Amino acid sequence: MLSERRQRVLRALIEDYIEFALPVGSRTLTERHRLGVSPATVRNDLSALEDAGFIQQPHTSAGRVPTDAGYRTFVDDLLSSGLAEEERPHQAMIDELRASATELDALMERTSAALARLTDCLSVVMAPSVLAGRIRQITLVSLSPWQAIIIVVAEDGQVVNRTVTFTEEVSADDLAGAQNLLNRVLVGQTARDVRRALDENTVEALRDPLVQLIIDEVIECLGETDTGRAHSLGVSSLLRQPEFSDAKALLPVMEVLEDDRVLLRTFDEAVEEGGPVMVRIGHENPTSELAGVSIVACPYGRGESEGVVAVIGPTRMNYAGAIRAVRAAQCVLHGQ
Amino acid sequence: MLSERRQRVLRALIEDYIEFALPVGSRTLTERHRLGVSPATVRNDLSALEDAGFIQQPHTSAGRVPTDAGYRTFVDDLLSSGLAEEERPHQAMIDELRASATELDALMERTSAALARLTDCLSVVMAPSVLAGRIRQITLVSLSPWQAIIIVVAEDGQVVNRTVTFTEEVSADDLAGAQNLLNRVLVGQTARDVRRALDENTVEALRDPLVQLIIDEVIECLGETDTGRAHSLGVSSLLRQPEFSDAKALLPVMEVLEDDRVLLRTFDEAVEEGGPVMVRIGHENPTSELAGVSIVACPYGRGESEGVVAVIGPTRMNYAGAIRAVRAAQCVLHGQ
DNA sequence: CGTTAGCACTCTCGCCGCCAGGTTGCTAAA
DNA sequence: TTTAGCAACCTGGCGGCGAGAGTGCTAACG
Repeated sequence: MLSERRQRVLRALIEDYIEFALPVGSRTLTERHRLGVSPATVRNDLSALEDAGFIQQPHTSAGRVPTDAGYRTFVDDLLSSGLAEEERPHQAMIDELRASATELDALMERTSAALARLTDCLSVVMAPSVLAGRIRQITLVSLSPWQAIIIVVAEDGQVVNRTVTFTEEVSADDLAGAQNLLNRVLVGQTARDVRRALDENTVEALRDPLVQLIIDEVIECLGETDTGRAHSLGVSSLLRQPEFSDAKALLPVMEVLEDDRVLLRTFDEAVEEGGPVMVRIGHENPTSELAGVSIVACPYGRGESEGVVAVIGPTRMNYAGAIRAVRAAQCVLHGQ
Repeated sequence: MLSERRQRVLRALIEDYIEFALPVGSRTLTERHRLGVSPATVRNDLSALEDAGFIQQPHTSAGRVPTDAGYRTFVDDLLSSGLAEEERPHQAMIDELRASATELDALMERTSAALARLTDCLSVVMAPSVLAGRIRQITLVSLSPWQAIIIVVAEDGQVVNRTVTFTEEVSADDLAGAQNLLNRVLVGQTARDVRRALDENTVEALRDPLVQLIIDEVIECLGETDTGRAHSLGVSSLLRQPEFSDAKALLPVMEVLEDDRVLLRTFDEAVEEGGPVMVRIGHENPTSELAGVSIVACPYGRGESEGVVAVIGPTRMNYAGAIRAVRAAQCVLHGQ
């Protein structure tokens, strides 16, 4: 429905706006791109593109600026064109990050830092859900007769721990017994499995109160890490973007970010959607606080559970670069 | 050297400026505080305070604003007066946070959030150094014949872990043997002890290459968590402060914060100074990037090692409130 | 019919001058 | 030492003005 030239004009306008962060006019467009037509013709095209809702003027007699819808077609083109099959970008960085990895948390943090630097956006890396993963081993460490640490190692190598307080003294032998029992029963199960087994109350061994207490903690602890383990870096990158030169623009974004819940929901969608990358542009985001930013998110799998790596920036972000960078980060985190 | 009234004037000015964030003039001062003298007298006092370097005018014919030196005397007064012995503030919050604690990381995060909310500043909570703490237990979990997870539980209950890759296959038996050996030799030691023992090469058992490899990782892993485990929250609180309404003001602060190293040094000083609270005001900070902010930091001990809890805000921050809040956070984290 | 050139129109932005408000420093008096 | 009065000073907001940039319209051209 859009003539080939008009698509080219739209694309050129968006590229220029992404680069210079200023409204783009017909003359600039003909000067910077080989469109082969005069500014007057471009003016007609711009007018049509505005009618179609892809661009708008901040005010009469200013250049045009892309709308969310404009970015959307731009990004769709990007995704459906060669970009998806492109050879792996940033390979050197990927290798370096992977080599530096000795622990998931550290790797997540470094990847997040690299991503922020690469894209000039804020980056978020969330750990894979431990809830979905299988349990490899459980260790109980006594702190005192009334307290112990539960350490759960998941199949994919994640380690989570939690301190539990008993209502009565528990001897070292009892603790060792509980540990053996727990390992016998829980290893190879997911937290969901365990929850179900508990509810059905079928497993004889699980009736022991001490064991039940510990299992409760194990489950809660696995669940907690679902929401708890995220690394985010790059607020300073965001501050450098002209759209956030005013604190009022950044405030709602930071509030959402520090709250977590909204972001989690968005990321869950990213996982469920299942595509290689999810791009949410401005008002496509679930809350109005995020109406001014775009999110490029990408699930990465570690075994059966999935984490998410994402960047958040102004809607004027460099989508091509962001998508490439996020996919590189996915590579880093995907293999173990 | 400063007359009693002039001290009162200085104090009143600072309190007003902290509250309203606007330069304070002689008239406002006499209206809002019972100074018992006329604006003209206060003008003389203000002039003297300016000569002494405690206050300054943003420009002729504006009110006065405190200098870093002004805040310094204000804070010194605060610390030397009753505030130090005051009954514990925020007791309810302390209890609630403590009760919600099941894991150090979660407790740190929640405490940080509470602190940010309470003070309208950015808050940072750093985990105690694991390097200084004694090792309680070491667990090795095999991931594959070439990989294992090392889990170290410190005396104070902190758990850190790390994945190690072997150059050749390691059987389950070998791993179990190494684990026994490590526990026999390392439990009760600090990472520093272990390092020394390794260097002196005195302990026969430590000559085994597999064990050495693992010990190296253990030490590195303990060291890494020294710099790695910090929680910070409250950028949004900072954004609400008028001094950070412009992104340019916040940018250097965020850069330092995301870099870590500068902050670490400052915090080390807080620990070494040994007082109950360290207050760094504006230019007292070690780097120029932090010249516009104040830091209220406070070490908290968990066993032998020490962590730091701090808030960072504009020099115009509510010092009394910040100090109270930080000490409350100290209470939360101090007990286990 | 699509494209182009010319032109009048509109709007923002920066600059300037102006006025009002608030604060100071000085001087003289209590 | 404190106070009252007064002139001087500076910022901040408001309105007007001109420059610059971009548009939309109209008419001509292939």
